[in-house]
Amino acid sequence: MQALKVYNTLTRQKETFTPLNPPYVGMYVCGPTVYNYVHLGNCRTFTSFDLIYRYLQHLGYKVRYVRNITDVGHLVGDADEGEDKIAKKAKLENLEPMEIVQRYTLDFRSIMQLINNLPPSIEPTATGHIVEQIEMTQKIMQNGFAYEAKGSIYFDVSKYNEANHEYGKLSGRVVDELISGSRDLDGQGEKQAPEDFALWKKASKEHIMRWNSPWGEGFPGWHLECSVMSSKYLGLQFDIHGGGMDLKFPHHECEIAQCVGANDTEPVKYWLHTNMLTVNGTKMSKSLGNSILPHELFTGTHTLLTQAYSAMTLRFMMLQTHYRSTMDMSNDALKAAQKGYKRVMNGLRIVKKMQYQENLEIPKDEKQIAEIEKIVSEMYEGMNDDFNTAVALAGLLNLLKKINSFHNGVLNINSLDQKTFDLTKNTFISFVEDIFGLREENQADLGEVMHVFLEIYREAKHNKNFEQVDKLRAHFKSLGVVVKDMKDKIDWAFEE
RNA sequence: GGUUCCGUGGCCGAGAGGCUAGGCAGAGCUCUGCAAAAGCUCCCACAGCAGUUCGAAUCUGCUCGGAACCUCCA
Repeated sequence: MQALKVYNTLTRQKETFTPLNPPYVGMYVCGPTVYNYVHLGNCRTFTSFDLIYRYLQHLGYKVRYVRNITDVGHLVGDADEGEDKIAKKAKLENLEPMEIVQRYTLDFRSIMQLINNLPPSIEPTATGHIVEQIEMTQKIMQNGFAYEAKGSIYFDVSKYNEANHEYGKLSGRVVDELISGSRDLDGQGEKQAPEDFALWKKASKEHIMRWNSPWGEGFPGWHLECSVMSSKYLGLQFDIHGGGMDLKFPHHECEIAQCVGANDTEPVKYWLHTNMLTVNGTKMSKSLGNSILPHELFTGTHTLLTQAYSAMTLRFMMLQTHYRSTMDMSNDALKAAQKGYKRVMNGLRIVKKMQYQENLEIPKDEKQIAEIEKIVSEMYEGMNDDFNTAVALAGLLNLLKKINSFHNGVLNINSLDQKTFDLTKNTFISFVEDIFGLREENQADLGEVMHVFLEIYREAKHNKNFEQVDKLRAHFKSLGVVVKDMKDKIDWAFEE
């Protein structure tokens, strides 16, 4: 089996993944700014990294996954001049900023849980690391890459580049072009150059969120927190840094500059960026006003949606798309995902009950064995090729066909050997549950209840009381359960 | 304007020089009291034009169409 390859934004190519200190892997992902509800686009990014986290663990790596909560420093508007997003919302609602933070942090976590994204190992907040942010700012100043202007501290991009560092290398930008590109921006104010960015901002009188610093009362710049928290919990160098593509510039570019500026150490080995979720071909974003919120999806209340879709339907849909491709939201796509998801869950129930007893009388079907082995290796090769869940899922569905065929007797399970049976069962279960993170959404474990009712159903059938049979079936159907009459048994499934 | 990227069957969406992706929808068959489910079969697509090649959806060039970043965004 080929080794895991990941697409590194820094080098613009797929590279073999070799951790700095195996079996440990450090992964940092930029989390949400909690001034509002997360939308489905945000969810996509976190789900993509959840899948990466799960797969790395599946491969046996001990992953420390750090995902921050931004609760200060993220400004509205451009050029380091706007209001703080959290403070603005707090003012608007007449609440403490930390009440805003609490509300949307809780919302965020509950949504992540619904989508079955595993919680990160550490979920640090920016306000919890003010001291470290001040210290890092001081270090950068000591190294000559920052300057003070009226109580604010700015990163000096041209000094940084004069020292042979390349600001812009991650996003493929040339500083000269940046300057011309941003010439029409006003409000550069006290910055020496438009490409410089704030490490620490002096708080104006009205500014609510403020802390003491060597430069007077102020607050940290947005980019600084990630540099501080990633290095604090993962070390000056770590393996993976992730985030949405829209964070490449300026956020991640600034992070690199800050780390190099403070520690003279290149912080990240692999930069991974997820692509955007689109609606009618356009990026979903709060500012464009085209965002769909998770609860709008789950309740079907958004105007673009004709019905409600579950969290697992959403997850399944995401699995069908590679994380570096844009993914378009539509009713048709969601409907297709819903059916696919239910099929997989019905398969999971079947495969869990599937038993095997070695029967040497029955000749082994080498063709089936070879096909199953091929499918399984394709699933792993898909995942190893930069976490291509779409390929892996296609393989899973092919494996499901085999499983269904064994289940309904089209193929004889005893024509497999023990090893292939175990491979089929284990691969299916671990991909569905551990790697893909799909789970049964129908709350009740209907198993035992169904057993009783199916017995009644069976009797009615046996007595050719078809009126009652139809009635029972209609009842089941109204509860979203379909009864399946098979050659030698009766089974049930959730309606697709 | 600069920098990237994309255009795949009715829809969604992988792939990336020769090999059936997959899902949904549609058609047929098997099974069945009738269904449903499941299985099997069919639907052989790669924006257009020109080129490279024995061979191109995949490489090159141009044209058309769309997107992202350059400003807050996952």
